[in-house]
Amino acid sequence: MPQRATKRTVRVLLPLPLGDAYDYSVPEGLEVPAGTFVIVPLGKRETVGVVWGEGSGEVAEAKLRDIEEVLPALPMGDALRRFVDWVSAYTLAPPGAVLRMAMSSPSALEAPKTELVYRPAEGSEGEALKLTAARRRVLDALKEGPAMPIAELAHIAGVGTSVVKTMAAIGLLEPVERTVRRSFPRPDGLHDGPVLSEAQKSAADALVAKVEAEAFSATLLDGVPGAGKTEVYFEAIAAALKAGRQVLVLLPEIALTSQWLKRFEDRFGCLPAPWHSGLTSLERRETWRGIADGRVGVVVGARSALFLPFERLGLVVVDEEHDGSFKQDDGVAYNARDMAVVRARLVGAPIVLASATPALESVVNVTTGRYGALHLPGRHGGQTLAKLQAVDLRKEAPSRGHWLSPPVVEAMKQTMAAGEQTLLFLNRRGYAPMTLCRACGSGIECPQCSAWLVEHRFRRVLVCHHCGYSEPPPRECRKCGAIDQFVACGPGVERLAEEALELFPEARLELFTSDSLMSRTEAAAAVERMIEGKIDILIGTQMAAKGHHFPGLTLVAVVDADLGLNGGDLRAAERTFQMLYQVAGRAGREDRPGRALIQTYQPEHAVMQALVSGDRDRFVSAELADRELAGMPPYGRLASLIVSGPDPAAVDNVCTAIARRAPHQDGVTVLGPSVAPMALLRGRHRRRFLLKTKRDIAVQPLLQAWLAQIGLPNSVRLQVDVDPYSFL
DNA sequence: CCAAAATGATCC
DNA sequence: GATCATTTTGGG
Repeated sequence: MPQRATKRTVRVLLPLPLGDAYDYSVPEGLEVPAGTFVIVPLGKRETVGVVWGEGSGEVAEAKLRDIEEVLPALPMGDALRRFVDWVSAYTLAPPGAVLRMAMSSPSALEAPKTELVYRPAEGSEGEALKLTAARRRVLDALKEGPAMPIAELAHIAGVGTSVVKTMAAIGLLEPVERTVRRSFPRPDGLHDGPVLSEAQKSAADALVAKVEAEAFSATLLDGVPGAGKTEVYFEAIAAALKAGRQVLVLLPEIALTSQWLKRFEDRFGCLPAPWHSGLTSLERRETWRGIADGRVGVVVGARSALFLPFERLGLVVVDEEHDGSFKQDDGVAYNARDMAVVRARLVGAPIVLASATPALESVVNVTTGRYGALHLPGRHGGQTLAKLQAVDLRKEAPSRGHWLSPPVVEAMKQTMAAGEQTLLFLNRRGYAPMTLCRACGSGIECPQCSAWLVEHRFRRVLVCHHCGYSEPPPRECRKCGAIDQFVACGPGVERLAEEALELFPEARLELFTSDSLMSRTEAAAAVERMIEGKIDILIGTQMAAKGHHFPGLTLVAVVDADLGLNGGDLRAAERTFQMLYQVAGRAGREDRPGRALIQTYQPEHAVMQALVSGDRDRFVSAELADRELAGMPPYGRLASLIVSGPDPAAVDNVCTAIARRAPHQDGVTVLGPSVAPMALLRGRHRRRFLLKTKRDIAVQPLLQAWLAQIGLPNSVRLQVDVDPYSFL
């Protein structure tokens, strides 16, 4: 017998952290071009995967197994597959782990449901004899509109379903099978936008030209809060829609507010398709399909929307591009802002990065010419930016056990008297950040993290903000046994609310926090009350600082401006500046400039000076000079390695092995191992290495060569983070 | 001594 | 990520 030709094989990538795609054989007659979603056997079970290319041919024939089934879904496009590979290569995450993010709606791959709809049969008009009044109404109902399912048709025509069935049986109507799909309103971009200022107009024109060029470009759109950046990129969105292209807008999760959606609706006549963690699986499935087949025009979402299967993406917008929440730290560590630029490049579409306080990385990308820049100078509509003032807490100290300084209290009085609103900003949830025993001086710590438990007085629990552990407030000190000797130490938003109510008992006051206590709808309702002026004093964490515009808000007080400055984080100053600048930008309205008071113990600090003088550019260049001197990003590259495990000795062993094999070459520095900032997190002891290189050295090959030599015991985990954002 | 629990290797 | 074979542990 002649030897049979070996079977054709393809590589199939599975959404699992496997290292690489697997080869599978293709059964006779099965069409599996690259991108096809298939079901393949894996060990004892079946898994959905994506055909990634021709087989590697490196797998023994005996080991090969057949592809089982082709799924009836649109194939994953070439650009998205290359994007998955790119992200995997950059972050050093297994390609399958990245693919998993691009397969976030498993049910979208199954065959869509179908239904029977009825339409008038060809040439049935002549059969007037058979047309009773009821039958005529049925045909009238179908005259203008599309075919309809039986229940709907019968209802509209005011007949029973049997009438329709009979008409189908005698050939007056024709049943047709139709797939059931949710319909998506198409934002048209034809609505008149608001009248743009001269500066907005020219920026919008520039962006529209980029969209019309249908080629990759990256543009930083920069302007103070209220300068009208949103309206400007809306024009670019309109241009993309006009060209029949899809648009992806990425926002930090908490900036995706009803206010943003409302503005979109006003401009485009309908809502965009939202994509975030709160969608039901039905919504996910239908949105996914609509994006894949091109029916969805605009998607607005948090970072996970970056991996959606756009059919013909024509524009990407990243709003609040400086925001740290674009960085994902767990699982695949990636920065959605940077990866969005890559995605845009791979599909050949323009990307717009918008911010009032651009990330230093983006500023440098503009000066090196990698990004274009558009600047919106003033505030739109004659608004003036709030006047910022530092309050020196060394001179204007609040009384003991209180946190509002006399100048802030005075300003609140005036604001209340004028019938205007105050925002007290404190980025600390709960009642007090730590609880101390008066007898022995020890604080209450989380049993599985090196962090204090935070008292939430309303809920009557102590909570760890790092792992979620909680316990009821104890009466007895675990260290010394003293009873009822605990004192709350330091301010949280709840405690601040207590103090504000003491000062203004008649004020309508509300808390606005990112607690899980506050659902999406509750938060939206609170925002609504604030906008309607039903709140006098709003006390909030950074939740309150993003994405909202409160017309009656004229006073913002930052209770502890120094909070983010300590701790030796690379980006402490940059982040504090961005956050305080954004918060202060909430104050003020057209006829009345707002005030922002910033309580600090270090008014001479460069961040406070920059805020008060309004000289953002000087701060940015000073900060950049520091970074350049230290060889830190954006001038150098960083990668962090976190080694963690329940047994500190095992962790240290791995660290020794890693340290011993650390690369030695010019322009490469390895720092560590040192105890990671959260030395104990969820019961795992953590050590950290930092790899620092010059800008022109790629860290990925270095890391790969280095870490390939390291064997890990099961209990020890090694997390690689290229371009870490936070060091905590 | 056995059995549950932890660990490690493999999946194409 | 899930599964299975292998090693470790701990209770009697």
